Formats: sequence, C-alpha cells, structure tokens
Amino acid sequence: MMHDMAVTTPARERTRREIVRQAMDLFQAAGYNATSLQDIATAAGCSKATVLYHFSGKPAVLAAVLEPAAADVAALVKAAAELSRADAQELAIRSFIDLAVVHRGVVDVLQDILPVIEQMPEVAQLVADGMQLSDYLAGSDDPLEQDLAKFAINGLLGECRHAQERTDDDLRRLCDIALRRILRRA
Amino acid sequence: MMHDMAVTTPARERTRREIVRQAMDLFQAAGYNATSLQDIATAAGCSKATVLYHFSGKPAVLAAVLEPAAADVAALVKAAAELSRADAQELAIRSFIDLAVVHRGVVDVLQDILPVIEQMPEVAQLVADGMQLSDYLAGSDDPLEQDLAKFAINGLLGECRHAQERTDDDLRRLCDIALRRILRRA
DNA sequence: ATCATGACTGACCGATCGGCCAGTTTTCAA
DNA sequence: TTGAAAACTGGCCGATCGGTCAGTCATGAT
Repeated sequence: MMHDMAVTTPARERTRREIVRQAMDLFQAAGYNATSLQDIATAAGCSKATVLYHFSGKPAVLAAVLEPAAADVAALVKAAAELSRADAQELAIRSFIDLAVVHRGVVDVLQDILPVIEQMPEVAQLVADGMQLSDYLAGSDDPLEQDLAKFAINGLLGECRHAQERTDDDLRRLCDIALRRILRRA
Repeated sequence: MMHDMAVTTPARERTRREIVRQAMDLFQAAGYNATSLQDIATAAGCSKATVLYHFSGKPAVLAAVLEPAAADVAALVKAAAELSRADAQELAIRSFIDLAVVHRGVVDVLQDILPVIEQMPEVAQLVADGMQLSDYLAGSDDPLEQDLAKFAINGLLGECRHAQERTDDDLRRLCDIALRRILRRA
C-alpha cells in the first residue's frame, strides 16, 4: 500500500546511476559538448529516450555528474567559514588539493564548459563555491595574493587534467609543493 | 602581362584578413566549437561560402588564427636552443610571459580545443613547441621541477584567459612573480 | 568594348544534434 | 492472475552543422 515511497525503485536507481557513470567517463574523455546523448545511451546500454526519461535534458545529466564534487566543495566552504583566517587557509590548501585529486574527472568536464559556464545555472553554485574557496586560499585581502591564489588554482586544476596515469599520492604531493611555493606557506 | 604574380590581390587579402580578425574574436569569446562558419561570415560581412572560398575548411581558419602566435613560439624555441641551460631558462621565463600576455587571445582559443588537440594536425607544431618551452622553463632534468614547470604553465595560461580588462603590464608583473615563486628563481 | 579570370554567393546536401511522443514491455501490489 | 503504473523504446521532428556547387558579379588587361 505504498506506505514507504522514500525507498528508491531499484530498477530506476540502477539505470540512473549507470547513465551518470558512463556520462562521466565520456564527458571526461571527449568533453561535454562533443558527447551526444546517443553516446551516453549506447555506453549505458539503453536508448537515448531512456536517458531523457531519467533526466530533463543534457544539462541535467551534467548536473548529476557534477553533483558529488559540488557537494564536497560546498561542505568544504561551509567548514572553512567557521575557522580563523589562517586555519581556513591551511584547510583550503589541504582539502582543495584532495578534492581536485579525487574529483579530477570533473575538472576535465568543467574544462569544456568554461566558455559558457556563466550561462549554465546547473553549475552556478559550484562556481560560486569555487570563488569562495579561492578567497580562503589567498588568506589575505592583498590583491596580489588573491591573484596568486587564482593562479595557483589554475595550475592545480590544469595539473589534474588528463592525469589518470599518475597515482593520487604523487599528484597530491606535487600539488602541495606547488601551492605552498606560490602562496609562500612552505 | 602578369609578370608579378607575387603581389597579393588587394581584395583577396583584405577579405581574408577580416575573416581571420572576426574569427579570432568569436573563437575567443565563445570558443572554437561553439562558433559556426556562419557566425564568422556574418561578423566578417560576407557569406559562409566566401569563408570556405578563402579557407579549405574550419580547421584552416583556426590555423590562420593561431599562426602569428605559433610563429612567435617557434622563434622563441629556436632562440633558446642556442643558449646555455640557465640562460635558456631565464629567456623562457621572460619571453613565455610576454607571448602569453600579448597572444592571450589565442590562449582562450586553445582552451576550447584541448580535449581533441592531439587529433588536430593544424596545431601539432604549436603544441610541440610548447612542450619544448616547458623543458627550457624547468631548467633541470629533475622530474619534480619538470612537473612544476608544467604546473606553472597551466597557471600562466589560466591567468591569461578572460583577462581583457587587465593591462598588459599588470598581467606581466603578476605572472612574473608567480612563475619565479614556483620555479624558485626569484 | 570585350572577355577571361578572380571574387563571391544562394541554394542545397547529408549528417548529427537535442528533444518529443505514442506505444510497447516490464514490474509488482492487490 | 490481473491490471495499472513504471520503465523503456523506435521513430520522428526541427534546427544547425560543415561543406559543395553551379552560377553571378566585379575587375582589369587587352
């Protein structure tokens, strides 16, 4: 008697997850724009119509792909907000690297969206949180340090692109050194 | 009696230049993939067929847009090849920044091509020269320094994207500081 | 004035895109 | 067992893409 609507229908959730999984791989390998709904459907083993049955459109698929990373970034921003400036900076350095390494796939995806990222409401929150994180990373109101923080982020994200061959630890170590050199926090 | 075919027909060269000019602006603003031949033609004040009369295809337009920057990079690589390691590094730092700042428009363009840049023979030489420059920038065979040089380049190119509002000097100063911090050559 | 050549264009082509819809198959509570 | 809802699909749509081609128009040497 449908007294528990909160439990997700197994079939629905299974297909949905598979679509998101395959979409992530394709977005990462070929870019968002170069990946068609048919490509995603074929990789996921269903029809294009099924993809549009589970998602309202291609941007909705993108939002689902980005969601885990966006949630982690949002949580990090929230945590940093309750710390002192210096502590927030240290947390930002360590955690930003972790997030970029762990979610390095979404960095590739975001790469392909940059020219039109302002017009995508699906990623607006992620972008805004990234800006916040940039401020925490700078650790100062000095415009130079703020610019250097953005410089560091660009280097960090660039380094995490196409970095499947590197191990997480190697990538983390490299980014840690580079970030602390730029921010002079070594 | 057509004894001087080397002189370019004024009309031909004028239209060609205008197409390249407008294509550059559009590629920079919206990205290569998001810009159609019709967009370029409309901006240049001619028909799409005219664009394809002057260029063999869309990739040829891209090559023409990238050509001045590619030539400068090639010249820099050639110059650095005849210097000592330390001098080559110093030259790379200074000149790479200059090129990235002056040609910051093409940096935006290249941004949109990255996912498929390996399959574009039109930019292969530019990419190869960029790799060479990365080696000169590292100034060492140490893998860590090599990776840090790539990190620095990513930061530098990222900083030059969407930077029309900044003055050339401001941008140059910022990049110089960041590069020397990462490479520890300050 | 003529006319061959270069510059240019409108119309069209096949392919592919995101998205839609009517209808079929599967699932599962009653 | 059954029937309604959920899950899924083939086929189609309009739009847009890069590219082709036959043909028009402008130019300038003769």
